[in-house]
Amino acid sequence: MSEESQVLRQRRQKANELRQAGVELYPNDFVVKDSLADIRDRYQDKSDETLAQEERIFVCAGRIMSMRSFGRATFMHIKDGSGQLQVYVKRDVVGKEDYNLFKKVDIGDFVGAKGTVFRTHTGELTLLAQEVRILSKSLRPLPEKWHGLRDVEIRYRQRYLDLMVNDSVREVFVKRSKIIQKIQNFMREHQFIEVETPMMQPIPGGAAARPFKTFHNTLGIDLYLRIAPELYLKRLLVGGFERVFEINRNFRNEGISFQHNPEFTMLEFYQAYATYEDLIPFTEEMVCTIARELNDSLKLAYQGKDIDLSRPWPRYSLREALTIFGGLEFSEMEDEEKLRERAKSLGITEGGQEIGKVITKLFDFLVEPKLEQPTFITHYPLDVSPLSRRNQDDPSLVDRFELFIAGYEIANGFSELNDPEDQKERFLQQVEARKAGDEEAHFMDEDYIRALEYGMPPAAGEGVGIDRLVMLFTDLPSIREVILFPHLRPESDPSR
RNA sequence: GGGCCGUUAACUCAGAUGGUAGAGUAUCUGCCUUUUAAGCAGAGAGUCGCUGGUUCGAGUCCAGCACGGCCCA
Repeated sequence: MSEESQVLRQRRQKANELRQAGVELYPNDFVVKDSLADIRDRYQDKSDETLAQEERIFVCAGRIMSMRSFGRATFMHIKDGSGQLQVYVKRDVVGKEDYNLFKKVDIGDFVGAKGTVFRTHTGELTLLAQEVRILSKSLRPLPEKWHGLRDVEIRYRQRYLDLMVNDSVREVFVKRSKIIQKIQNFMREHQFIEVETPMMQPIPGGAAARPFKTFHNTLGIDLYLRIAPELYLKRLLVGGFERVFEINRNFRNEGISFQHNPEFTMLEFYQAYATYEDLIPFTEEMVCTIARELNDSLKLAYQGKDIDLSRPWPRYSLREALTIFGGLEFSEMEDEEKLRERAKSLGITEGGQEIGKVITKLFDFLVEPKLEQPTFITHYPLDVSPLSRRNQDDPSLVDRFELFIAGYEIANGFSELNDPEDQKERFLQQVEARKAGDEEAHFMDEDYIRALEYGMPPAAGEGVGIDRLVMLFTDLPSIREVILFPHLRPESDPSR
């Protein structure tokens, strides 16, 4: 073990001194009656005279964030879940003995305080403490009071510190919670029921991604953390639920970046007797509802760009988008070889890929970053959409759309493939692709085929990336800023 | 996977050209009963990310590694 820093030693010593003086450092019998925000809101605007006449005694608690100490009196700010309040501790009021013990209290300690309110000469509403008690002793110093905690590594690894001192971080996660709640409300208002399907799946499916693998000891089988809930949610359509949604984690065994965390949150929903074309205005309405309720506006700024969510949002087919935004010629679009050459010259494909994949990669590279304003892209190639319904007019395409805002994908929806024979063939193609080395290709899921053989109603379904939506509404550039505990490599010595 | 940048006290940061580490905050001591970046006086606090190399001498130069950030794939 490494030597403890001086500050830590001093704090432990103080804690011991308090214990020896008979002070319980971690009591649990203090009954809090008032939140700091309540006190502040109620008396903030009252006159000094009104405050002086107010005899009510408040009982509140919080963490000490700062202290200004004089010989026989101390001002401190304490912070609870609702906000901050200044507390004034005077020796003449609390008594000499208690004041001497109070002098051993540190910034970072939780304290409980009872007292009346008054306003200081400088005009700040303050609690005059008649009694102060330690509720939890802090043995480590808080980050610096001016600059706060900046080091992103510490912010992510010790998110509790980040939340303690950086109020804006706290607000992000409050906002995240509100967004999820609004989505749940929106879905329920549209007669969807919320369900939970397996996070551990014997056959991972529903997306093109590499899964995490684990093992169940009693069953003696391999299980995979789900890459998507899709196939289970559609089994529920087979079972007779007509509108289902799930907001939960997906796990994908891929790289970590400012846009990717191995576990991330998706909304996925399925609606019987709907098509992808029904989901497009539904998606508009959902995002606009969140925006209106959250910000009271359909305009927002993301990383310096103004984004306007006013409906309707433009729609382009993937091919149109490649010519309009991607700079490709129409003639080029009709010529597979030219497309392959283009992709190769950009260095974005290896040889031997299906043309659908090549087109999609060209799109990701040339078009996606340019789609700042909300835009729907439709008519995706069949070979990148093994679970989507074929387009009636062009069997090489599927009835699918993706939504892009601020240059990244927010949602992906399509009419569901419910023909079991077609689905089986598509799975077989995926199995071939897997054999050929595509680790992201689907597995064969016989039970899913069996379910479809019982008959699944025509339906449409969609996935919405919650983390990205939160990034958009909080104007944050990195997914790590909207996930409480993003994954990092383990640190060398967490006891430091 | 590649490139660039960063890692110095608990926190935020300085440390040209190599000469044995510094500020503010926090902490400790003293004074101070309406302060709020309280003040005044004093003090303590660092295996300079890790390992090796060059050198009489390395926080500084070189190599490798670790962790993080940004960019690219």
